[in-house]
Amino acid sequence: MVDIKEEMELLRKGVEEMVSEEELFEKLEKSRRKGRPLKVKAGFDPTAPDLHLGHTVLIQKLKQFQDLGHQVIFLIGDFTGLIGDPTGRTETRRALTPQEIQENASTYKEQVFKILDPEKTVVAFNSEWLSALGAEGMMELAAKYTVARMLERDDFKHRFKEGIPVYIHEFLYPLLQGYDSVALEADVELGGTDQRFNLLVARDIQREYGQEPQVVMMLPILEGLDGVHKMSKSMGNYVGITEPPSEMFGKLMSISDELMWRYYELLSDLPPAEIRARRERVAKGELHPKRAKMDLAKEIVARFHDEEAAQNAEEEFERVFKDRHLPSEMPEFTIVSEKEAVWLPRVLTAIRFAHSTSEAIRAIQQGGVRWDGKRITDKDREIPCDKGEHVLKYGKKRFAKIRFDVRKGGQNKEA
RNA sequence: GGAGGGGUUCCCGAGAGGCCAAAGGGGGUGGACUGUAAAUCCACUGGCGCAGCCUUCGGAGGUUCGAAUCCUCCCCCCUCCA
Repeated sequence: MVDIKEEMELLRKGVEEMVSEEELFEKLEKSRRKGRPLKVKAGFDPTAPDLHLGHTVLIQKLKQFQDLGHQVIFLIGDFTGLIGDPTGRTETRRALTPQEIQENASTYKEQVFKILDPEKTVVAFNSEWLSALGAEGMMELAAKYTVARMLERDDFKHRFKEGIPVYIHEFLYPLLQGYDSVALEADVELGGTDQRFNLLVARDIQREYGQEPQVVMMLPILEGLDGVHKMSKSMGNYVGITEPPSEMFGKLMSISDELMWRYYELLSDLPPAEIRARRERVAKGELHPKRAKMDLAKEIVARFHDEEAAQNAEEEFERVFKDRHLPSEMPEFTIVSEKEAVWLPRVLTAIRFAHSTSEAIRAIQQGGVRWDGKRITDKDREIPCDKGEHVLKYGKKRFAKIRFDVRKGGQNKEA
């Protein structure tokens, strides 16, 4: 077993803010003394079961706790999810059906257990105790916090002052999240820095219910591929943890050099000193930024797949983009035609590369389409339906193998 | 409850009877340059076998040869007052 100092050191790594380190130390000590692992909680929204690298910053931290022998509780906010964390955007959420929640939950598990150990992780749903709370329990809970304190939250304060509506149910969200900690008797809660208020309210609520307040660990929010907005599915600037290796690799290679260091910091398992060293070597011109980026991409791909997949992804990347060769694998399509030739835009829409004929025509006219390696800019081009196999390139990175099947009737199908 | 201001294309935002598939910016896509970087530059950015036609300016009607623009009703948002 590691020394308690080392344990602290490890747990502190990558954490943006902690309330408080002293309390964590005490809890760790007590945990050892009594031989009782800490209960470490992190909550997740039930509506977005597609985990991406942004989520993994936090999950990796859970993993560290788990490896140190603590009890990790993966909490699915199926009840609070109905409210939606008040972010100012007033979006009313649709209530999910029990089946949907179950489905989302299993998708979650499938993904989370790429990192966490399923044997050692408790998966909980907060509807379990929140539904049972009832109006009475709700009143009791609501009586433990004041409006003035609620308005300390930046977002609420601002909106209140500006006359932007603040709904009563939004006040309930932090309270309920706090009650989760009471119900679970959490020793530690992990969350993004954007969760600061909610995480801290939970401490007060726990105190009110006679519990020792949880330690709050805030982890940085990972920027998306654009380097500007936080990584999210809706922004489309994410890398999903279930994506195929070459896809992941390609996406990671497209980030800017500056952003690469942020990713190193938040996603890499390398010690901080090593990351700093690499950065300096790049600055001095001793290490090519592309090489540094590839190493990072490989590390991440290897985490969600394996070393071999990561190596292959890199080779594939070089083959396609540096050497301009064809990818080793590309989607294959068979186009069924009744005629001897097919209009090129028709081909592009048939395999769904272009969303519409107009879009296909545009791409062709702008020189974005190659047939068997030759650029075609004539929008009226008819492709003869011969027996051979052809390679179609659309834009920079989309390839397809096309064959034709000339016959009467039938429909286009994917092979 | 009263008074006023608004809802325009993926987003922001101009347009105030025909010259409007609708300025400008953002985003996105394609191209050039590269390290499929970033930055930059150029082009494109509703649909349709496309010199033409069809559908789009909150919704439904109406006026007009012609409506995003004018009229009526409805829905939604905001500001001020109570």
